[in-house]
Amino acid sequence: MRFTRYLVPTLREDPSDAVVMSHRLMLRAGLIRKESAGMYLYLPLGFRALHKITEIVREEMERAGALEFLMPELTSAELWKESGRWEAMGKEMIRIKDRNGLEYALAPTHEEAFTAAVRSIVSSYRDLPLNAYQINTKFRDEIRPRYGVMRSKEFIMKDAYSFDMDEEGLERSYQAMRTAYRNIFSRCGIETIPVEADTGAMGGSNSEEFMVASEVGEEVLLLCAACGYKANQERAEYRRPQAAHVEKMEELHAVDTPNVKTIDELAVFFDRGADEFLKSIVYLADGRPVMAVVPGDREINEVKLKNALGALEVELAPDSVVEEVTSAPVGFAGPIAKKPVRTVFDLSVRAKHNAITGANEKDRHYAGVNPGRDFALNEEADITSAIKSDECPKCGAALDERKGIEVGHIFKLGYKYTKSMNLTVLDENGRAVHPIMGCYGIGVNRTMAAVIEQHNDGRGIVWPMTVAPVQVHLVGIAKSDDEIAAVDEIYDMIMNAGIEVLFDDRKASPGVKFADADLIGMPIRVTVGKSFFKDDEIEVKLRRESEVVRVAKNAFIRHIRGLIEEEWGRLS
RNA sequence: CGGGGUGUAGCGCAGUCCGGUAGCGCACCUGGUUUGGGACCAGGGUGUCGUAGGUUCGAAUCCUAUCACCCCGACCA
Repeated sequence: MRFTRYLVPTLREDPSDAVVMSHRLMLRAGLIRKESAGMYLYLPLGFRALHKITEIVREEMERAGALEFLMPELTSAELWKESGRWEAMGKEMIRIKDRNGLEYALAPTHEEAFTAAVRSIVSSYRDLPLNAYQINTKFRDEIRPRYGVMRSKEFIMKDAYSFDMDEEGLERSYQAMRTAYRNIFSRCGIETIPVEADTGAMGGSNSEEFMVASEVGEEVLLLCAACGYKANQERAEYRRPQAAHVEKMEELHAVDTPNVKTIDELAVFFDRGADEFLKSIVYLADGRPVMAVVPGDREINEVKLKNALGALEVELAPDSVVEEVTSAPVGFAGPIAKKPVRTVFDLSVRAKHNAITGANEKDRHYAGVNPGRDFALNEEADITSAIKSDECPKCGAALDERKGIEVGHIFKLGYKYTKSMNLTVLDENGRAVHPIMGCYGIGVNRTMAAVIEQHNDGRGIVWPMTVAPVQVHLVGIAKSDDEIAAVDEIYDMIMNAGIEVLFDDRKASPGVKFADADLIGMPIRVTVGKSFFKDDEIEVKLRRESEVVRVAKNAFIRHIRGLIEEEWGRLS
């Protein structure tokens, strides 16, 4: 493709609204443009890169035995009502009505659609196991789209759903996907950190997220360098320190604390560390008030809390509920309750002595609070988030904390959809049984952004060979007609060799061309200029290296073929 | 949803306080000279100053409403 006939609108300056590197470079290299917040269009070069990624995904999915489908994007409300997610999905799902008032959702995911499809197509155990997948657009009404294609309202996802007769089958399907995912990401040239994860709104058991470490990552990962434990913060466990030995348990006594409410204020007021307070937060779990009690220096992990309570939904209670439960204004809640309310204590509360907590009375706190003596630890659970330097749950070493972007997620769904939507097949004995499901997603655009996050330098993108829009960037520096014809000939040679090439045939100065070549970042740059016209040598340079190799014309094609193969080999 | 900010040419921005003919750099178009790391000369403005209303002789500028976009936060008592 000739630059002058192609469309590569590179930008010299950073667009002002791009804050992360991948977003900036995608805009500047002319790969994408913003349509509006959270919606991006792909220009031809960007789309080629996206294609390269989807091709890798496709190959690995096929290799793992998955079958490619294409599902409708517009999904009827009926489908979602069957599984109960018409309500559960909430505002994240974009809903629309047709002219007759029929309701639809723009699919944010396709469990229901695939379950219904399989239900109507498959009826025998002989058809299982089945892993059905698609590469398709998903719609989510994100609270706040940001970081370009990293978090957008509309994005491309590879989603796969496996159906097996039993748990052993599911385990095989799951492991096949684990392998496929590792292959996919390594072929794309990105390093991922697989971590244990919560199964979220989808419901299920076993789960692994494929994270890419990044400053702008939206998830926090806890990693153990000693034993390799990896989990995201929603899920990460940690060991609680042993109870410190105390000389003497103080008497429980009330202290006037006029208008002192927050842990920070209390710490100043009492001149004690935040960890010496017990923070008591009132939540509504599926609409019922629940009190969660944790050390003052700890964050409540709502995912863990939800799981501990067996609730579908937990949210902070409004002030009115807090006042009713604690008989006091907000800021003075504590576990020494006047009114009975379900109370969950974090595992670390047990070890606290002579703590301070709200007295469930305006402007008063209790000091000398001792768990077990002053209140019963009826319900204990892990409901706080692990943080940096907490002890690893497996080996006790200090955990490290990193931010990450999720590019893939695999998990065992179980029977949630096959039961709620009544998908059955007949087994060997002619009995109807519910297959067990697994679900496997990859954010394709996000993967592309992750590739760029991991492969760039001060000048621009440094595409890995496997996902580069084209393999070779040919820069022609020709003046006379003869020279132009000579460069054209090289261009034809490359094309005829079946090598993907972008030929910068513009009448621009060399500096402009080199700068654009660096920005766009094709893996191999070929320069045909004075060294060719004088000495018959073509210059070949890898984008990721600075060394320029001069090659004779008759050895040239062989040379770049070798480079392509070599680069490809590094990534498989 | 809360807080902060920004909307002026394709991109980056000035002009707004203090109302008086729409600007700068890059990009772009025409002609010419150049050509190995973002050339130079000459000419050219491609604009609903986000939108709507108001004040005024006169509004990018003041007032009101509204929309969009960006950043931070989203309940830890």
